[in-house]
Amino acid sequence: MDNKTDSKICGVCGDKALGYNFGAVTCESCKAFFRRNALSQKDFRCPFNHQCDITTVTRRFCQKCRLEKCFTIGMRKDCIMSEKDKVLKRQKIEENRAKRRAHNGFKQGFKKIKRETSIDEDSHDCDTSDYGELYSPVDQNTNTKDQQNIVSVINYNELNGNEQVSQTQLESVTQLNISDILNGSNSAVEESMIRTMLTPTPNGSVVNGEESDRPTFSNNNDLKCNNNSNTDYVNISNDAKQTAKVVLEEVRSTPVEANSIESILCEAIKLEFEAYSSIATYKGNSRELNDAERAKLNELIVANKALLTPVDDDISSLIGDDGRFKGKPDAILANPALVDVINLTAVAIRRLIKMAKKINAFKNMCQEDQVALLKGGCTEMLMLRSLMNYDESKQIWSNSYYYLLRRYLESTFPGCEAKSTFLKLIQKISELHKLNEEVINCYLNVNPSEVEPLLIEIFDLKH
Amino acid sequence: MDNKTDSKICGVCGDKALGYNFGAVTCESCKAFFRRNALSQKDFRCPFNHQCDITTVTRRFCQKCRLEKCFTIGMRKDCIMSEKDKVLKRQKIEENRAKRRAHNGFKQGFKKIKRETSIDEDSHDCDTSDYGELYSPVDQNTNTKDQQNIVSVINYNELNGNEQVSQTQLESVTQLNISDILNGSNSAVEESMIRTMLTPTPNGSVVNGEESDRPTFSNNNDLKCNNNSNTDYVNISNDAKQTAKVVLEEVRSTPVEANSIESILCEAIKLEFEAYSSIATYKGNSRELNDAERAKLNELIVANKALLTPVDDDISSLIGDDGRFKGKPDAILANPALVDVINLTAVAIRRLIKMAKKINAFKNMCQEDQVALLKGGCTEMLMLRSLMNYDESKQIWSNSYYYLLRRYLESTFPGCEAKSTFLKLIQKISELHKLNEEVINCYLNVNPSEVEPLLIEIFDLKH
DNA sequence: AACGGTTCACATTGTTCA
DNA sequence: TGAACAATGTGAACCGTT
Ligand SMILES: [Zn+2]
Ligand SMILES: [Zn+2]
Ligand SMILES: [Zn+2]
Ligand SMILES: [Zn+2]
Repeated sequence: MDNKTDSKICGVCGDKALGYNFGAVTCESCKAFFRRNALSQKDFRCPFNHQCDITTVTRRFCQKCRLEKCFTIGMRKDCIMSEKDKVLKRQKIEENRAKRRAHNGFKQGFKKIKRETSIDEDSHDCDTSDYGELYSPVDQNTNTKDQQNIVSVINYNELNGNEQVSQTQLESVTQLNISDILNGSNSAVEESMIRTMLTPTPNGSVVNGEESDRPTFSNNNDLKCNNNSNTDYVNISNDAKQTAKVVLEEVRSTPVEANSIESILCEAIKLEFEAYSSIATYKGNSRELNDAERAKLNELIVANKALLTPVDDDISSLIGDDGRFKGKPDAILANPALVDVINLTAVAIRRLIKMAKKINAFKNMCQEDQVALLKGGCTEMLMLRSLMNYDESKQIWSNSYYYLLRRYLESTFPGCEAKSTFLKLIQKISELHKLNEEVINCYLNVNPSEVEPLLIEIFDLKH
Repeated sequence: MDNKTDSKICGVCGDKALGYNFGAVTCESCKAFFRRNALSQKDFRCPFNHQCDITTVTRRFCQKCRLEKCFTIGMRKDCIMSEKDKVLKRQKIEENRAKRRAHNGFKQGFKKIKRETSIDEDSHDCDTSDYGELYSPVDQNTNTKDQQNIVSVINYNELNGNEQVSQTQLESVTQLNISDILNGSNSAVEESMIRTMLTPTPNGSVVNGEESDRPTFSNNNDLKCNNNSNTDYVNISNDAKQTAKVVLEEVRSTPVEANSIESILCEAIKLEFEAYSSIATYKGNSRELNDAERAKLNELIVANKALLTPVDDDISSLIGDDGRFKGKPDAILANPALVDVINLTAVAIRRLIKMAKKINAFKNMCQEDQVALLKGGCTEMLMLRSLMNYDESKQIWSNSYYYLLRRYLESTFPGCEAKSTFLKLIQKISELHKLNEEVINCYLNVNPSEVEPLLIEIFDLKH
């Protein structure tokens, strides 16, 4: 406020200052101190006689006098953002990030969307409110047609008006093989069925109208752990704030490094991510989903709905009225059960392909790659889906080797590593339980007379 | 040192005291303060005028005056243990822990071992130096025959002289089925083969001679992360100490709680553990393995060696010279490949049973339970073992959905949880890769003419 | 450039445990 | 008596908006 002589010295403690903070010239530490304490209700107590001389050394001793001096030299608590303001600011940052990404990442000709900027709130009366207009998130000099809002591009209105189509498609498609499903044609059997099926259908968009029954990802903070922001918006008890703080702190202490499988995996992910240009500007700071990420997730969710449609029709097309599979002369089937079961998966795979076609990233691949991806991934996806319905209840491995394993890991790895390694192994074990059932099912479909007696007893095969 | 009046008040700050510390009556905090700072060379500087009044409040402000007062009231820095003393003390604690565990844990008649106590060093001259001898880890009043050193009990000399036996056993056993393996008899086919096999063999002990090629668990600290204790023994540079501190800090910040799968799993483990009486004295603080745990692990390692023996003989017994399976009229095998493969596992299961019989916990079960356990667990164990040889290299899931998944989790779960959840899911996915191969193998053994054309193309079945 | 918030590493303290 | 721990506050460095 005054002249330039003391503009370099903190009015509170005398440390070197950089400029005005909350209405007065202060150092960085006093700035932080004021932000942290000016709004809090804690009544500090002076350990001396309320006349503490605040210096760079003594400023830590008496918060009471330090805060008092802050106010004295003109710092104003109304320059501190309210909880609400902070949330808004965070949102804004998110949006801008997304815009910037859209600008850098996606070069193809998406629809141009008008930017709806200016969510200005101007709620606080500090005089720092207008540096601006100079720095728009996307370079102002470039033509506005370069500014694409990817959220809008892949929003629900865009993904519209096709569910009916694909629903009815489904009815007529159940008899087709992969090729047919992928290209929308009805050719019966061909050289490469998959390829034919992969040819795009006239309109390749998606659902609207059922959004409510599945989580979708809008631009809010609800996805974050609900211990801050929206919840304790304005002024909750200090206790609540305190515990919120604690939880946050807890959250913050994510262990970062480990020369374990973890880190290797993470490294792999990072590399993968680097190749993913469209999200490449993510700086790793915010935990919230940005818009590009949300958009992708929404796409997946919508595509996934294809898997939720009733399966009856698909199956009835494969099985005759007598409950046997159509067109199979029973006589020549030495091992009918296994073959039938295997063939059943054809139905599921058809549905998977339909789902895949709703994913943009999939549609944009060349057919070569699409086929390869389907071949490589469909079994795994089917298994994943079957796992989704599993309700684990029994506990076979009744001994305490679980515990022993954990102790061993604890003694070998430091800290977090042990815990996560342990959990990973536990996961593996439960995975095996699952796998076990499937293998036994497989065995059940084999003629017992041909199986080793040992195996018959182990698996209770004679019945 | 004076009378009893001020024996309850800290001579430094006036806080309540518990007793003498380093030669004077002090509170806990001043005791810690003195321990931390009396030996360090940092020259504190009084921010005031060297006449600070030290109270419970002000003691934090001036370390210089606080430390000075410590010395003034008679605290002596030579009462602080040297680095070397500390290391010795730690070792002693370890030993004592082990002894106590041996005392409580194993009630059976192990060999009685003479206690080799008295590693006393008596290096410092404070008069508090010999509470010692009084607090022997095991109650001194109990007879010494109760004091068992489990380490010695299950050490390598004990685990001796039987590998030859089981090795030669193996040769003659390859032709037997489970029952035979488990009971040592040679009866060919019986009602319950498993049961017969489960009858104990004459001598059920274990290996010696190959210890070097597998990790064993001896009573040392090497298993701990090597960033403290032994390393910085006496007086290393403060820098080194600092970084060591940092690493420790890092390690320390293991997140403890989470209402996630993690915690649920942990809870389950804890319950299981509670039922495990022999390790029940573990208090959960030290990361090192105690002796009981080491013993169990050693047992597992030894048992596992049964799985490392050459497999040739086992297999040759099943397959004829022509490479076909023995005793199978090819004509009636409509689906020979699958059956053969399944039968192959019989060999592996035999080996598993041999392994299981080397585990005490298994031997001590009733046959009923042994059979049940084998039935329930053998498939999973086989799969686990097959996974051990897997060398993951290809990367099918080439898109960046890994990354997207991680971001989603980060936005949904707080902190560590996200990371571990993510890793668990990644694990699942790689698990699926594995599973995938197996299923495809299974498909390959089915007559292609009976399989849906769609599946044939997906899995490249025609070849 | 100015100035808000955010993050994080860090130092220190005092308490509890063994 | 030391080890381990949890809690706290601090301040530097940074990010992003205006
Ligand atoms: Zn200042
Ligand atoms: Zn004061
Ligand atoms: Zn004191
Ligand atoms: Zn002083």
